[in-house]
Amino acid sequence: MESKGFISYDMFRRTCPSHTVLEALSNKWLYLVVMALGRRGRMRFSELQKLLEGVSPKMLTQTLRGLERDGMLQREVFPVVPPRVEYELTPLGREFARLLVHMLDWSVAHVPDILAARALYDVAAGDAVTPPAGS
Amino acid sequence: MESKGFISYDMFRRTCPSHTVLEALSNKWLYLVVMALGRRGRMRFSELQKLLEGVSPKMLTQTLRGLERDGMLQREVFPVVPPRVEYELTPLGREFARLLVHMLDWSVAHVPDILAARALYDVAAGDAVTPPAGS
DNA sequence: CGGAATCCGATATGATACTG
DNA sequence: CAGTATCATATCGGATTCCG
Repeated sequence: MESKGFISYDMFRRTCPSHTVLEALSNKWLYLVVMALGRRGRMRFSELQKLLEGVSPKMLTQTLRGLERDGMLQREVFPVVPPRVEYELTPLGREFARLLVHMLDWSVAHVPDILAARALYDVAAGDAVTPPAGS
Repeated sequence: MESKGFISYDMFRRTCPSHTVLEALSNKWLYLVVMALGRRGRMRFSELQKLLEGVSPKMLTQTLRGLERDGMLQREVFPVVPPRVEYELTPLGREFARLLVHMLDWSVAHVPDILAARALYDVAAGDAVTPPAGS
């Protein structure tokens, strides 16, 4: 058998834990929450909700819970009224955030390229289907 | 007004192109295709299908088309019979792949941490709901 | 072989209303 | 304030079938 402590993961296999994790981490809201907390450090539920335009409370809660479950963020409840709950990345979450920042910074930087490519692709596809002249 | 050529994107806004791009790039199959092509360089449809355990032809096609549309990969058709089609990352795609590799390598490396965090979280949640003793 | 087209169920997601 | 509960829908995604 394999010597202990050395596990080989294969993300290409459906049942491999690495695949599952990868699946969990490929999520728009997850990205945005991590980016938000990575920048501002610590935020309340309502602050996140305001920043992430279009999140429903449901999705926000779900995303936050998932990140908490995966050890990426910590949830702190203050026993006051009205309620006050704050979220903050854990060291693990901060590591992830650092990598994510690179990827998303690159993505944002290349938005023009991508939009241009799309435009090109779309007109080409349109041409292929468009009748030669006025039908 | 802003000086020309300097566009400010805000990925937190639903309608911002950067948000759309981010949305498109947060996809499991997309990750796997990019990783696969990033490693092996050039692959046929059937090779990808074999490597990515569980992809339906539909999802694979959809993913490949999306990447092609975004200028991340190039599709090459050989006019032979039986058909032969090969996919390869473009320079843009290769850049993206490099960033993605970092993120996924990190993710895979931390799978144990994440699984451990999950286990902890789940037992804690279970405790909170479990009745004190035999009902 | 490399898809396209179709069908269909599971599930993800969003809007809304409500509560401690 | 910070969620939870509910409902409606959309989209995802898989299986299947067929074609150049």
